[in-house]
Amino acid sequence: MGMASHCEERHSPLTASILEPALLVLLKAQPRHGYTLLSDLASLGLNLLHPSVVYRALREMEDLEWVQSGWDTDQTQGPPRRVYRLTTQGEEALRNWQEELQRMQELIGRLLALSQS
Amino acid sequence: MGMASHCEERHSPLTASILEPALLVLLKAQPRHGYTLLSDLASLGLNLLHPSVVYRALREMEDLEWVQSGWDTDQTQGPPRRVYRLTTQGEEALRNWQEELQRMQELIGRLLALSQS
DNA sequence: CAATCTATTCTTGTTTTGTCAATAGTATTT
DNA sequence: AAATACTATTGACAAAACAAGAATAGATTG
Repeated sequence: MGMASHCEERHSPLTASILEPALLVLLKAQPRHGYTLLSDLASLGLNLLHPSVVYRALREMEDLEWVQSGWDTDQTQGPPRRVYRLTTQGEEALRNWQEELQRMQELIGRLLALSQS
Repeated sequence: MGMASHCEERHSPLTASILEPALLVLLKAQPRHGYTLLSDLASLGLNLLHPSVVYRALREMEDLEWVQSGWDTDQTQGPPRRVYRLTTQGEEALRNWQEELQRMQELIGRLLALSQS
């Protein structure tokens, strides 16, 4: 799994702003650990994030009780992995984020339309 | 011009991230001063921004030479107004932002699709 | 047992953000 | 004409977020 290259260019603030909902979406599909999320985010197009940014976001979301974590000591190819899964509150947070993302998509659409006229 | 209400609720970081391209788009259409931009942003849906956030963004964009400003002492209903207009470099910055916004729109689309399946 | 890969946390300095106060001119009211 | 309210912008500061790298540590491979 090629986890080599981070941060070659500065990512826009937009990319970072979308990290939280992206994590919620991925965790809704199934529980994962941070290292996996890192590459899942990359395949979504969020490939410029420093690992510590992702881990920090996960810890913050755990403080908010949007996710819960536990240790996975089995089937690991390294040290124990922290496995995150969505909580009920996290599902609600995701629904709020969905509305926010929809508003944002419409706004971006309006901006693009305006900027091309 | 009802400029009353700012910041009743916390705005998401997404909203703030989109401020810069929004200002460029508005200034591409015509030169404006900050106070007008404030209400133009509001009618675009960016209504939760504190005035000083907008003024600061404008000053930063002037440092980058994306916009130029001059004083408008005539036709004012108050103190002199600083009028901003887009520079050639600002137009190029806007083109870069357009691509960024398009990428972001696609990414949000993918997230929304994933989160609803 | 040294090197490498997987996996997460911690630390530190820098940037960005949010908020509030300050300034100041004009318009309106009394 | 003094007081008040509205228009318009700037400055300052604390709090939060971010970037990057170092530190930790288990597993695997040679």
